[in-house]
Amino acid sequence: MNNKEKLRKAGLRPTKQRMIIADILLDGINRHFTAENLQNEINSSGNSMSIATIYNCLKKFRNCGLIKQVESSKDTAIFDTNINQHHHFLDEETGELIDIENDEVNLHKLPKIPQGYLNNGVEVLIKIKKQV
Amino acid sequence: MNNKEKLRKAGLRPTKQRMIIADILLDGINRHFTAENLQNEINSSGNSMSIATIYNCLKKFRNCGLIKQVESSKDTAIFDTNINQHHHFLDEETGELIDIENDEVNLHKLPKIPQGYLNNGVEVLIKIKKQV
DNA sequence: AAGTAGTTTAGAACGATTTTAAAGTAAAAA
DNA sequence: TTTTTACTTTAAAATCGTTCTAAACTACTT
Repeated sequence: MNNKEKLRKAGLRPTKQRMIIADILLDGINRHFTAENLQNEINSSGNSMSIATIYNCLKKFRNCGLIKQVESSKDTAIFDTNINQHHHFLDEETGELIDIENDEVNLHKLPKIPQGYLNNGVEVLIKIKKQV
Repeated sequence: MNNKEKLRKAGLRPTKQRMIIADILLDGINRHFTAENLQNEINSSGNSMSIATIYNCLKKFRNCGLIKQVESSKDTAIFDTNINQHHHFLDEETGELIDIENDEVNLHKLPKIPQGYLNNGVEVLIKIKKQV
């Protein structure tokens, strides 16, 4: 399926701007990035786009499940092109994130989900720090 | 150990402002809060404090391990008085956090920590959403 | 071809947090 | 004790990521 079809299937109009972003992000390679990182990539690809459009796009893509947003208390939002359930190592000093595939973690026992709620995804974060 | 001793032990000068905050936070009750929540509590207790001091204090307390900061991609930093390793349910709609005690989760298998790094704490986040 | 609903944009606005620099205070030294 | 020193607090300004505004634009429908 090409990117235009992917956008349509997600219920998004395939505008010029969304196609530029889709061409960068939806290439099957897993990566973590910020809005600013993406703007730099867009610029490097010979295009340009308002930062407001980039934020709009990322929000739409995230809400449609085309990308994910990582849970992290950094000051800048970090997005992830890997939309499968998976986990992360986080170096709190540098903010660097490293993927952990889902099958590398085995959650033997999970608590009961609170009454009236549904499980909407489990994320394991292993904080790491450089050895001294 | 009283709060003045706790601050000294943590390497922090027990100033008037830090004592006010310690008296609110270090009472053994687990809670999640933002800088603004804390300022409201300070005001309710008949005291007042510059927001800059509150941020300074929270950063120091966090760096000393007197409190923790929760990993969450909310726009506002959330702190936690429960400094033991534990986990959270997160309602992404409302931002509500619910504690999960460490023994309610059983991590049967963990990935190898990357070369040159040390494990610095594991956090499990279970995202939940309201049933419709 | 015309209409309409959704999209993009620059720039302003916003909200959380940090910085600045001056005044204040706790602890150490004399 | 007094003095000195280093650390802390503060209000206000600055910063930074993100969202809003409203006007121009564009994809899709009729």
